[in-house]
Amino acid sequence: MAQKINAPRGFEDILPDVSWKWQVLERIAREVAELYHFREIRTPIVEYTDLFHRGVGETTDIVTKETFTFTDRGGESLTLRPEGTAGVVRAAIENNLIALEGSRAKVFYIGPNFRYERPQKGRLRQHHQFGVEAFGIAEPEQDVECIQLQMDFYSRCGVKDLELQVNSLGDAESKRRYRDALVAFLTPKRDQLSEDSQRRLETNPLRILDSKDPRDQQATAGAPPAYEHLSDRSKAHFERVQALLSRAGVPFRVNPNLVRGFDYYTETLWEVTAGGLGSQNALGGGGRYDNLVEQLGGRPTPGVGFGSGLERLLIALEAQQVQLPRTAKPLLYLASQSPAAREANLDLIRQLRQAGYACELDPSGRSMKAQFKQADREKATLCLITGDSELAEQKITIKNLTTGEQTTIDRARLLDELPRLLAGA
RNA sequence: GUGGCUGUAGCUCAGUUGGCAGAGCACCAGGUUGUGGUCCUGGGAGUCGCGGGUUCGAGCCCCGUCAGCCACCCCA
Repeated sequence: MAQKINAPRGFEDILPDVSWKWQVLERIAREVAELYHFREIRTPIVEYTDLFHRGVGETTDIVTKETFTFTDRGGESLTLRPEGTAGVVRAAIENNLIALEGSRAKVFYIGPNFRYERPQKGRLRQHHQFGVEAFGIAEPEQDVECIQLQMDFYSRCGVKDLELQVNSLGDAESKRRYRDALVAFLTPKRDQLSEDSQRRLETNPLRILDSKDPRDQQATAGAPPAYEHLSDRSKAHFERVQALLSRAGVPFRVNPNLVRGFDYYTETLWEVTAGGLGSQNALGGGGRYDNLVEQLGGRPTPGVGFGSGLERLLIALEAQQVQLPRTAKPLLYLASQSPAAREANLDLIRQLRQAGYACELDPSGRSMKAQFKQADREKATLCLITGDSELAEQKITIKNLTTGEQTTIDRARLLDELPRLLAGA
């Protein structure tokens, strides 16, 4: 045999035994999105590299060291999208979804993202997200609608042990003030910080807050909280978000150390964690990004949205032993005793499929026993048996594989009888 | 990018002091020349991740390398 080739590191096949779960999650996602009146958008998985530099941020780790970037044959630098928002914003601007003052657009997407990282539990180089983006409304009601949609999605999937954490960094001005205050607080303690955080003090000081290193946690204890630096407007916004969540009965916890990895976030931030996920326990997160559209060349338009990892959701569901609702058409298995019977079944299976029944037969001439074993393994509902005696009399025997009961009827009557036979199965 | 652990049949794994490559499950066939999910019998299946070294002899020891997993980092 020739040398075998594996999938690239961190890239996974979704095999038939689990792809049905993906279909269920995607169906639930689409249903929930429709209930909240978000419509689907599909954007390319490749964008010009500059989009992510300007959108996600020059200082973020995701952009500086985790992108799949390559030069195409025309010399253009392209990047596989590491997240969903930047591409959606680009598409919304380019296609004039938010061109007019007061424009509102609510979209959702389901698709893959790519980040060049070391794989571990809940972290792949290609992962899939369900996400939504709402443009045009700056009010806290829009933040909360997104959060509710996200929580609704999880509860319809059956995940338990959820925690919603929220925080606010305020508008650009508040965020800058807070950043400066934090740097001022931490600089004298620089030596007590981890090596990573000493670097972050220059590049991205806010991230020191959610470091897992005990040295950093000690050093940041007593640091000035973000809300002390919020403008009156930002403070009012965040308070209103909390009030709306409480009124909607959505449990949440304010985590003043919650920071997220993209530069574009302003005002509200949130993250949802679930049990059973291991170290990478964030199921999804989001926030408001009121300056992003303008930064990417659009008319100034507020926006808010979230992204939610589907692999992580599946891990959590698995760990929590949640059964997803499996919906599949009942399978009819056509067993043939002889080559002549198989010929007749080739005609029959065509008619059955045309009539909308899911059917299978084995053309390889194996024994009836082997065919029944197959039918059982494929979880067929009925086995339609054509032996030489049935063939001679133009009949067919139907065996219910659950009860074991079987009856013989005229072949011509099969299509009429099937609904009744399946209803009893 | 850093660290720890693990690589043996399709899957889960055993393999003693270095001495013939194994089990269970799965698969195929037969028992039952027309009937599955139980049972019995038999069968196919392996470059022991890869490369080198030590040795009469390596799955086992040594060096290197690749891959997977988990954690750091980062985040979904």
